[in-house]
Amino acid sequence: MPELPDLEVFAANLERRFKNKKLARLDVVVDKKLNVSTKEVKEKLTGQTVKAVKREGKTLQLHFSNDNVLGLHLMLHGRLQDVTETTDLKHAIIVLLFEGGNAFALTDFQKAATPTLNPQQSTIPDALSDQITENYLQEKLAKKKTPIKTVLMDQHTIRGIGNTYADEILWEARISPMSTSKAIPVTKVRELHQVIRKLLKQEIAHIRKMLPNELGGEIKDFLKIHGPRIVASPTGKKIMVNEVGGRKTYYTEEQELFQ
DNA sequence: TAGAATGTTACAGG
DNA sequence: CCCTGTAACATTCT
Repeated sequence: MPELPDLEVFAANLERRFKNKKLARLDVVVDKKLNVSTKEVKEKLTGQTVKAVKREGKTLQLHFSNDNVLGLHLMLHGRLQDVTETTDLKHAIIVLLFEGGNAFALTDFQKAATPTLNPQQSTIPDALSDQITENYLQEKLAKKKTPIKTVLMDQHTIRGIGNTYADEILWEARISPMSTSKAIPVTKVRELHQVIRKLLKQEIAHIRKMLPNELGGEIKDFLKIHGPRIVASPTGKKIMVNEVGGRKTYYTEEQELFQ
């Protein structure tokens, strides 16, 4: 499943492809997670034109001309797929067919990917929003004794960071993922704050180059730490593996443990 | 080939 | 009531 940088690129690619295109047909294949009836989402969106596609946290949002919004959360295994007349579409959740023949689908073999009509706007800041100030981070972390990695991935604190980029960010900031959040000194939190924005933006730029028009694909070329095939950090230190919050966690001894 | 997989949530226990 | 940690979800890929 894509993380924040991938989703940012997919949103841009979706917008480039479908902006000003009219939704000719909407197929809801699995309605288990849909927040409204299939009938309602079809009525609200069919015939409408895409005005914009945005990323919000780990979701994508398609904004339509009548001000309805279709949110898509890919969860753990969801994918966006191109659909043509010959596509053998497996595990489709929802399929959007546009005038002129272009179409794409949200698929998920686990059926966990979630389409939402007019998702409620969140008050929790996105990882790339200006609301994530150093102050915000300092205040949030001071209240948490859970491991820093858990807090970075907590969508109730910061929206958008997942398992992969939590590891990447923490290595870049040289903070151990097992560090007690409230024990991290002010100067280190400042560094963490800067790294979050810088690393995510840099990743978006990398992935944009690799996937200029795609709706899927997993680019791991730029990961420095996270992944079983990486044996050493860029500075040559051995990658260690642990579990934090039930998720595989990669790190090195270069990262200071605060507790 | 058995286990892991880039997420979330329900649930149990403190 | 709040907080935390764990398991489950269903299938594919390695």
